[in-house]
Formats: sequence, C-alpha cells, structure tokens
Amino acid sequence: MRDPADTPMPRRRRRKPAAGEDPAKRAQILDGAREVFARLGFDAASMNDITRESGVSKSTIYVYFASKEDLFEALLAQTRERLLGEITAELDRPGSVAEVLGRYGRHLARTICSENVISAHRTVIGVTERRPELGRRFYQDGGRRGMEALRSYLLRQIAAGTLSIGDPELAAYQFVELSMAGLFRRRVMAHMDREPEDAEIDRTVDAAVAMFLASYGTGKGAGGAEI
Amino acid sequence: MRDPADTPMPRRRRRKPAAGEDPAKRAQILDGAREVFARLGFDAASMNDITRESGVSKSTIYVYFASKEDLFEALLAQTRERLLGEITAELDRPGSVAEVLGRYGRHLARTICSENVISAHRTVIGVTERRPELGRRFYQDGGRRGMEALRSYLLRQIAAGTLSIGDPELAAYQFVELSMAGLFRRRVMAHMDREPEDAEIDRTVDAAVAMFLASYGTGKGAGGAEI
DNA sequence: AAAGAATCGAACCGATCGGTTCGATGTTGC
DNA sequence: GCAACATCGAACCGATCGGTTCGATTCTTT
Repeated sequence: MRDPADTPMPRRRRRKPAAGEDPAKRAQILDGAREVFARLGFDAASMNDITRESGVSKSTIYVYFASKEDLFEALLAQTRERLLGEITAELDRPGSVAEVLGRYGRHLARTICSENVISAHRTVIGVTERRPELGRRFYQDGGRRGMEALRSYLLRQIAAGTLSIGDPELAAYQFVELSMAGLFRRRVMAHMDREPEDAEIDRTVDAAVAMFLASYGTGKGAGGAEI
Repeated sequence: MRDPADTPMPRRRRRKPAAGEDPAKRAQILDGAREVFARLGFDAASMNDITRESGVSKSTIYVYFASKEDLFEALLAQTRERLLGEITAELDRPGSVAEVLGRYGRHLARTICSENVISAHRTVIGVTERRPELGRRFYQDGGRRGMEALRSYLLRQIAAGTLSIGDPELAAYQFVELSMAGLFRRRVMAHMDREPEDAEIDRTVDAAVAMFLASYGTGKGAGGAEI
C-alpha cells in the first residue's frame, strides 16, 4: 500500500497546484494503475482496485483522468516514452558493425524481455482487437521507431561498403527478430517465466550477429571475424 | 444470429444424446464463444454475449460447461489442435533443404499471421499474466511442437551433411522468427491490419531461407543456389 | 398420441462495475 | 489564524455481471 508521503518530490513546488495539476499526484495514480493493469489486464482491472493500489481517492482520480480508458491511454503513452531512447542510442556509438549490432541486440533483448515490458505487451495486445489504434500506436512509438533507427544505421553501412543488403527494411526486421529468437515469444506466452540470463541473451545475440554478417557482411570492416 | 436448423449434422444420430452430450450443440456453443472471445477478449466477453451469438440458451450452456473459464479453456484446447498438423507435415515431404524450409516457412507464416490465429494469440496473451498456464499450454501445444519438429529435421540434415549447425535448437528458433520477420509482430499489434499477401510472405521466407543457408549450409545438396 | 427428457428463455440473485455526489478533512497561501 | 481550495471517502446510481431457477416448449422414442 502506497504512502503518499513516500512519493519522491522532484523539487519544491512554487505554488499549490490547481485541482488535477499536481504532477506528484498524477504520478501516484499512474503508478498504482500500472500495477493493477499489469496484473489484471484492462478489463478485469477495476477503478476500485486502482484506488486501493494507488492510495488516491476515486473522486480524485476522476479529477485527473476523464475515464478508465483515459487513464489507460495515459499509462500506455508513458510506457512507450521509456522504451526506446537508450536502445537506439547504441547505434550512435563507435565500433565495428559486429560490435554495434551486438550492443544494440543485447540492449533490445534485455529491454523487450524484461518483466515490465512483457507485462505492457500483454496488456496492450489484450485490448488490440477492440482498440487496434492502441496496439498500433504502441508499436509505432516503440518497436517501429527502433526498427527505423536500425534501418538507417544499415543504410549508412551499405554506403560505407561494410554491408551489402538488397532489402534494408527486411534486414532490419530480421536482425530484430534474430536478437530475440527463442526469447520474446516464450516470455510473452509464459513458457519462460523469468527474465533471460545474460548468457542466454549473449548466445542469442552473438548468433544473430554471426548469421547477419554471414549473409550481409562484405568482409570490409564489419568485424564479423572478431566475434 | 445462428439458426440451430442450419447446424450441419455430421451424420444421423442413432439416439438422442443425454443432456450435455450432443456434439452438435457443443460445437454450436464453441463457435459462438469463439466469435465473442475473439472480438472482446476473455474479460469483456459476457455469457449473455455468448448466448446471443451462439443461439444457445444460457442455462443450456451451463449444462455443457461448468463456467465461463471452463468454456474458454475448452475453446483454447480446440484451437490448439488445429494449428500445427499441416505445417509440420511439410517437413516430411521430399525436396532439398531450401525447398522444404521454404514450404515450411510459408505455411508457418501464412497460418500464424491468419486472422483466426492472430485473434487467438491476442486472447491468450491477454490472460497470460493472470493465467500463465493457459499461455504456456497454448505455446507448448502449438509453437513449441512445430519448433521441435523443425529441430528434428535440422538434426537429420546435420547428420546427412547438408547443414552444419552448432546449436540446432537456436537455429530452429531463428528460422521460425526469420520466416515471420516483419509480419507477426506487426499483425498482433494491428500495425498491419490484414493478412499478408503471398508476395510478402514469399519475400520474407525466401530471404529467411537464403540467410539460413548462408549461415548453416554446407553447399552439399541443401539447394540454396536454386533459390 | 403419450411419455420422457433436452432445451429454452424469462426472471431472479448477490455482487461488482464505472462513474457521480457531497460533506468532511487536510493543505497551502496570505 | 483564516480563507480558499485540493483531496478524501462514504454513499449512491443505473447497469451489467456470472450463475441459478423453473415452467414452457420442443424433440425423440415408443
């Protein structure tokens, strides 16, 4: 049970926020909602559950969010923001293609197979049939953006002559899926009920890089031989 | 609205079934339930919805199934039975490795990205957090079995010298994911809201086979050059 | 046609749902 | 300390939920 006094204060507020404008209170609601939606999914989660979990009165929650769906969408938006920044940053760091792809793949696999992200996927996928735009937006602002960044990186390597790829978009999809081969699908279906160990991720991503370079590497500076 | 008179009779019944034992009535309930669960997911689907959709009285449904969950699990069991038989049969048909993998990959991609299977995945994934054994069982009787059959096939090709693979299990995961690269994930998140065209599947699977053989083919009879 | 039994469907039950109301309480600024 | 206002939490609303009851209807067998 969350004690409002424990909510970290980002900094001293200059004045008392208007009703529904307190960022700390808003965050408190979202934190509670995240727990409940993650555990029960959208439909089975009740606003009474969220009231209890967040420690915020239901009438206050309705000051901050217009409806259960509004709250859910705000939570999805927040979750998406946090997924991709660091992963794609790996593509901007120096190194051979093998090194860069290895780091990207590891970071990707670790993040996407983490407990929070798996829960988020389950929650979103669970409502996608009824609310396809939610699934679409989640994908577009998450996986899609990461894939686009990778494609751009591949285009640069093609221009530099280190890779030879006829279809860069498909190659980007391929590398993403190879990096999570045997991991994500089993995670999301609870066939693997814990986060993968580093060794498992290494095994998968190293093999992905090797396969990728065997197929697309030109042998000029891609660094495949250094695996 | 389903008219019981339209229910196809498998054959003339020799005697009147006892209450709850009529296969036609049972199928009618499951058909209606499939529609409703697919559209709304488990939690938002109501038994009243299923009554209306199936055209079977609610009290009769409760003669056949003990609860909403019982009905859902029966439906999942039925869905699983239908997923894998034909796909894995592709592995038993003659042809070079490239041909066999191509056919398997195409069949896999077409099936897994079909409307019914995408809906089933969404429904199952949506409840997996709360009922992990359902997700696990769905995966185990579906994807897992297909993966095992592929792994066995790969082992045979390794023994025959057409493939050289250090980690056959991981290679099987890789081929499965490559066959659906850019397809399944976008489908399940509604980023692609229709079934992939044959040309799209061919593009993906042909590239998967090429990549796979570039990495693991020995050049002895795998048939990669014929792509 | 009569008997037996499966099924139907309206009504019901207690519980919960999303959302609303409003007096009481707590917090902040002056 | 007081006034203003954010928040609280109990109570409420109409609706729906999963599941049950039971007389009426339908179907099959003799």
